[in-house]
Amino acid sequence: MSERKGARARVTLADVAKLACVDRSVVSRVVNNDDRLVIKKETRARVLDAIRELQYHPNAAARSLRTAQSGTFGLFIPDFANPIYAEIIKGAEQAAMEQGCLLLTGTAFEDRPERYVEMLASGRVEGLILAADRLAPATIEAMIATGRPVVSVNQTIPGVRRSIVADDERAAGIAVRHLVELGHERIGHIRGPASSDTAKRRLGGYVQALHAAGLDYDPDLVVGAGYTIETGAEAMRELLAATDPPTAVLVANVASAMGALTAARAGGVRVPDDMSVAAIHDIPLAANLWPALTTVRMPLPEMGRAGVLALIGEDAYLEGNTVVRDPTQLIVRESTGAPADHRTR
Amino acid sequence: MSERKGARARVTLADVAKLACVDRSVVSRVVNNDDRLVIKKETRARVLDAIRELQYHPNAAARSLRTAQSGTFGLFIPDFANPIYAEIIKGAEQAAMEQGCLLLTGTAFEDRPERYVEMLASGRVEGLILAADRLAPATIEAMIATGRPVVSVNQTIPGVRRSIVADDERAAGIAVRHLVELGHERIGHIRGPASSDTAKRRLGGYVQALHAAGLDYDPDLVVGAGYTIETGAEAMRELLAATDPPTAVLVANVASAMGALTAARAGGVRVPDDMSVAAIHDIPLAANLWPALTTVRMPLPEMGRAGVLALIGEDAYLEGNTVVRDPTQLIVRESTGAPADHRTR
DNA sequence: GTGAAAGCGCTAACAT
DNA sequence: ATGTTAGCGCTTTCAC
Repeated sequence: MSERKGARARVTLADVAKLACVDRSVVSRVVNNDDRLVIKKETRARVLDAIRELQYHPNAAARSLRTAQSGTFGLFIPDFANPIYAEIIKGAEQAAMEQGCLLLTGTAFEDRPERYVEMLASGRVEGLILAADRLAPATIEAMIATGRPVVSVNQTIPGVRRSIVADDERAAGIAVRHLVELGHERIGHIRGPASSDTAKRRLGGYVQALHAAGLDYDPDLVVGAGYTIETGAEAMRELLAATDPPTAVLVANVASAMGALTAARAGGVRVPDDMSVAAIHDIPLAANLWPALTTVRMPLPEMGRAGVLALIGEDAYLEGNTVVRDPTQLIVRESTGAPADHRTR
Repeated sequence: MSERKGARARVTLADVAKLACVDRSVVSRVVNNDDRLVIKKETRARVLDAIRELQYHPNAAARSLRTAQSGTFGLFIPDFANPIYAEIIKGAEQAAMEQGCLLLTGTAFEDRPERYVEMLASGRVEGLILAADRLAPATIEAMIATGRPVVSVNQTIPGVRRSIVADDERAAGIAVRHLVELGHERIGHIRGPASSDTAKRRLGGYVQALHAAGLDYDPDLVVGAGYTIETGAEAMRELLAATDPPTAVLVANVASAMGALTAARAGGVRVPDDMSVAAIHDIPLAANLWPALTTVRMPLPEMGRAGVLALIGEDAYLEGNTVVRDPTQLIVRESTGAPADHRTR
């Protein structure tokens, strides 16, 4: 089409070769630091000078076509507004950078799963990290048929062979133990969506920790089904409406904890005086809520990084489920305290 | 290298052509919906069947190489953890999707600006949307020399010809007017970084609105230099340490407003009773802080969308600075109220 | 030490 | 209504 003004005509290998008076293949080998290339120092210098002078940049498409590698991985997440993904992205970008690869991060194609297949099959990406929702078996089958690696992160996806998850069970247990140690005996749980195995594991850890502490598990104290501000608020309202509300609650993630805090406030419930609140995931936000949120720090960047390493075939992430265990660590802030009947007033 | 088990050998145009008993060029034209192609209904059906049967997906690299188009735009932001970017990304992704393009969102290459040039020059992306920091003139020159479009979003970058910004001046003015109407006469401003023209415009709007209200502009009431939780907290502490603190403050963005609220609380200052706080940018978070933050909603997704449209050459975004004006709208919540001396106590 | 040549998979102008 | 053809810019094996 129209030549943009100021646009130098595309510089190719051939141009560099001509200027440096060598063959294109030599330039290619210099550009790619081919070890097996034996070349006179001065010839190499001539080539490098030519590259600099012409501002040569190898054409990505041509290189991709030839090598059948795009040097790009895809990372798809449900929602950029959820701050936990910022952490996962950070770790994944870092790892990709170290590998000399590009990371293409985007919002999950909720109602266009065929686009994942297309990205793999067309060679646009060499592999996919999915932090997103469940996918239809047919889609997964098609992805696998491309022969390119796919890994899920922060959750398992039925049918996807490899996944990277955190130790959700232990995280929930740590939080519950903290509440128990403060003296709480009625501890509720605002849980994540029914479809999420991560939410299930957190629930499992909660139940187990209750038992370990010799406390009864009361299904009425487990409410909610989501990871958003709204679901958290709604769940807290439900909890407060109960005849005998818990004195402490473990919330499955920070977003819903925000909603829960807001709902508690709206209901005239003081945190932590009337009710303690702890949540899973530690992010900068948590320290700036009111009251500052007690959390369990999870290995979010580490999971992102592991996702990339799994794609490039690191031994540690070969098959099946990998649990990234560190850090899984309690961060005590102001939203948890002893129950009212334990305090001297 | 190693053939992955289960990896069907790559299916190419030629395979489809052979199965459908037509020439490759015909398949290509069918795939691309070439209007000028006249083809028998049954032939087309045969081709489409073959495509489906073989699960053919065009090779992106080959297509890119041939057409010199990658169908990809880049969007680079300073920090995924800053929730305003989630909104910008949303708008940009949406627009890219509508154009049938892919959006490659990533963290700005702070100390590797040459990678922007490389991405453009190598053809990996067809254009760049930069929501990031200032760049060295040499980098900008090199980017422009590639002949590919570059546009800055949410701020101007000296040397980058086109930019999409919000009406920051008006937004600041709206907030100040709100505070004035509540009865405030000493209104402070926690400003953004000195290097940001967006921060400068907000400051300008603040000063202008003070004048319009017949209030004196007191430079001592303008503090801070950043957009983060920490800078906001630090600025609020400075304000509170003054001999005569303001009764209201406009904070330049939500992140620093969070820090400011935390610092106010730590200093025993009640919001809004002792001090009103308003901030620029409305995001879901704002309603879940305590107190819920009064904000000015800004056209964040709209700016993202405009960035993409500018790249594909929409008339409306041809050259220079484009101001996206709507919405710029006051959202009153709980963090602002009448000053203490106006209330009946 | 350096060059020649084939071809990755696709598109589009041109032929038939 | 469909086929022929000439590359796009690069890598890599093999030859000298």
